[in-house]
Amino acid sequence: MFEIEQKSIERLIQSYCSENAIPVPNELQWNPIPFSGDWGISTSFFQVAAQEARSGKKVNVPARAQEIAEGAADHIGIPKGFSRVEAVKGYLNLFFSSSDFSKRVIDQVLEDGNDFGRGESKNERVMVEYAQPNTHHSFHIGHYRNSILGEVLARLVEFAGFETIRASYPGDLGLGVITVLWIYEKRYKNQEPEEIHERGQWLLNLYVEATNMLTAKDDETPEEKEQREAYDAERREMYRKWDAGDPYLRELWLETREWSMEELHDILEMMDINVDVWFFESDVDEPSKAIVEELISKDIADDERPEGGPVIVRIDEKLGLKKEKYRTNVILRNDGTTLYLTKDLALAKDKFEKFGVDRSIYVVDVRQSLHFQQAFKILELWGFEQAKKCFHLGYGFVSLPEGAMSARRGNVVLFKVVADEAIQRVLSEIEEKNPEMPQNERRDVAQQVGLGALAYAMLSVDNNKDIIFDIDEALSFDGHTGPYIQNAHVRASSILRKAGEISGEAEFDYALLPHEIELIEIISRFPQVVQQAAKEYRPLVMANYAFDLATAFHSFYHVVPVLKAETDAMRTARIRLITATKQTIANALRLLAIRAPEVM
RNA sequence: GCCCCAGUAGCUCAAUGGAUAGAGCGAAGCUCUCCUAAAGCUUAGGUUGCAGGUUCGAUUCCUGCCUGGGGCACCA
Repeated sequence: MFEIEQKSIERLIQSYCSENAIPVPNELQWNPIPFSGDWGISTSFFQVAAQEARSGKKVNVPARAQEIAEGAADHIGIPKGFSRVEAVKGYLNLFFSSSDFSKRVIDQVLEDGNDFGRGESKNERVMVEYAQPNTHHSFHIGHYRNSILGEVLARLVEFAGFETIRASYPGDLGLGVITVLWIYEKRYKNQEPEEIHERGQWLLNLYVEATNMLTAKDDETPEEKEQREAYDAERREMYRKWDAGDPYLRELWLETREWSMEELHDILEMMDINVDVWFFESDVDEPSKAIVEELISKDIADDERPEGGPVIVRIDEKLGLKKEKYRTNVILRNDGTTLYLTKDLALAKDKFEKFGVDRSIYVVDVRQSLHFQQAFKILELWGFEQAKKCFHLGYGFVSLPEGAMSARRGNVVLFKVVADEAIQRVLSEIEEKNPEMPQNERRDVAQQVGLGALAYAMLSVDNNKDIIFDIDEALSFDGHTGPYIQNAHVRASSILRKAGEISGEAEFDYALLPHEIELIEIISRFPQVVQQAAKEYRPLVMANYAFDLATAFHSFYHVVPVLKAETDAMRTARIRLITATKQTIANALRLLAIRAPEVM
């Protein structure tokens, strides 16, 4: 928030350097002063000193850095808006005059409100692709990690200033889907439950049962083998008929697919996710064949069909690389059917051409990172400039304490089950801690807090790390958790309710306590945290910030009296500070797709 | 064989070239006649996997090794 001050000080430093024959730094790194209670900005002169050393002068770098820092400090004096300037260990520290800056920060937050921290428009369109489970299954906790990461990323880039399109690309075809269709048709037709989640879970059970029927057992008897092979033949036949467009099977497929979509829509609604564009895999399958010929004619792909082979892209060779890196990939099977890569290439082309996307982000688990590197390189060879700005946000997969989740074996933790459990646990917490809360509010608060805990458990771990999902850990409400942050918001709200009317003006011209300064300093950092999180595509940056902000507020809360402040002027200023804190927490939580309750 | 990711306190994780490596959980203790104790405050806990290198400065960058996970053309 203090770019103007930084720039003018930078110019002073540069003029000092050039006047004294010191290498002029073209860009200075400014950081907050890292000591709590001290509020200001700092920069260092090690690089300048090291540059002198390299140019032949005999200098001791740390000592020389300190010398320059001292000189610069003298040259700068005490700029307007600052209270103190010091040179320490090669660093130049400039301490804000807290009353001016505090007022400016708080006024800015309250003026901008929900838009506090929003970045300038970047005139660029981003598409984020996420929330894409396969159909004919139920939504498990791994899908949840994907969805929450994608949504938060979308909110971050949008708030940072990008025009943002949310896209989902559900897999609605393939052998897994046909397997469900096969057993449904054979054994369970019209026996599906009514309730959408029950029905989704029921479909998953069918899949598990079918997989059992179709998988060879170790001690298989000849009769069992015969039976299994007969089943498999039925399934293959069904796949063939489906592929040929058999009307009965197509109808059945659409109907069952819709059940999965209904469940997905309900979950996305719970998560407050609004997908703008749906790309079904089945919709891009046929059109994607067209791009194969184009890639052959552009000499990107090699057609080996005349020799009975597939159509391939030798990526390393086309790029002129000697060492193997991107390897070779098939884009059309020798039977003329497409692959995952083919469809992703066709889809990317559509994103660029039909949707005008400048940068495309894929939230897909990390096992597919080679696939995306290959896809991006092929798009580059194809001539799409946007390919350079494509990004695969890979994330580690979610497993259970007893091992990997496996839909085919049925050992998955379903999102709905965890969400229901979360709500129950919060309800009993409310019963214990806030028994005077009216019954009719409890359910809504419990959902906000329960889902907040779950979301934060996913977001507070860097996306490239695997998560071993432990329900008790994920639904913890103490410490480094979503409810901890929500609770800060609730406490702020509570004070504000009791404060009554809020005056429009406040001066921070009294001696601010370290806890107040710390809190204001963290609030002032929010806009740049938004930019950093968006630039690095890292929800974790915002998750950490929200926790730091809540921590600063909780500490403040215990030490600093607000409603009973010494003077009316201090009371007014602190109420205004709390209003700004509440707003910033709310904005940060909103970016994390976590609700900010008034009570809990 | 090649490539990618991880290795930091007992456990789960932060810290992407800067000042004193920080949180949470767990452990010991303290704080509700006081704005919501889902909180705050003490204390204890570290050779940042190992060995080199670059740098004024390395958890961070480079090289090699060890351990664990993942991936390598007709699955998605």
